[in-house]
Amino acid sequence: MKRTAKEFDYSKDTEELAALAKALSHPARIIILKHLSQLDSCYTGDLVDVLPLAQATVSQHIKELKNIGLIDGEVNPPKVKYCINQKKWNKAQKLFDTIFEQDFKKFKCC
Amino acid sequence: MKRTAKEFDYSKDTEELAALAKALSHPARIIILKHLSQLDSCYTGDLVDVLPLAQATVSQHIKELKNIGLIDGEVNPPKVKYCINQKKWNKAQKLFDTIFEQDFKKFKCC
DNA sequence: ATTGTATATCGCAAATATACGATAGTTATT
DNA sequence: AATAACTATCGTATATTTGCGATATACAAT
Repeated sequence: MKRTAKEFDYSKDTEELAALAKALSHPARIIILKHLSQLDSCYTGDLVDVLPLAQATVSQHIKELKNIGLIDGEVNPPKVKYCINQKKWNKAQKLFDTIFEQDFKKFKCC
Repeated sequence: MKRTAKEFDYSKDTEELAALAKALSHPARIIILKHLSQLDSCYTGDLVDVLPLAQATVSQHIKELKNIGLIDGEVNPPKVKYCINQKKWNKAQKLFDTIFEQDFKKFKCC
């Protein structure tokens, strides 16, 4: 984490894409996102049953997804409804596209 | 990492997507991939100049990308040519698509 | 043979991430 | 008021990631 004399900043988009990728970098969070993106809403309670993890751990993963903005939570105890944040979701889609849309017309090597 | 009594396996695709996302979860690795995907080949030497990191650290990031299979290295000391592995790249593109292709026709909440 | 150029690996330190049990909080139901 | 159902947070242990300097290695050019 230490910065050397070599001063440098990554671009905003690069930072955001890296952060989004980190959010997707755990199987549990992928499952959570898949569930939420396939329904119109979802309860965390269900998710604990679907995942091989303790409730506290699932809650933590949900918190990370909330922090990055990929999901919103509507608190209504004893239940909390979570949904995909469509705006952030679309932004994520766009950012991943900018990386993967290369079609390698030019590639000759390897 | 400990597994409780709650036995469970994530699907192959979920595991692979998570692993690919982890590979993209650092700005330096995104920059490396962007460089490689925009050229037909690239030398690590260039990359060290472009990144705010020591040579050892860049080499480590490259190793991670190699391990996951996103890039190939053609060893030819004192230079090593790296390229995108197109097969894995296309697989990655497909896997990310399966997550993000949702268009939220059904969404009403949030 | 020595120097220059470029990369890989080792060993270590510091920071993050992952997971869980225990506990607290909130509302609905009895 | 007590219980049930469900989630969040705290504290803690362990594992992984990140970063760097030092060193080893390989070839090209002098």
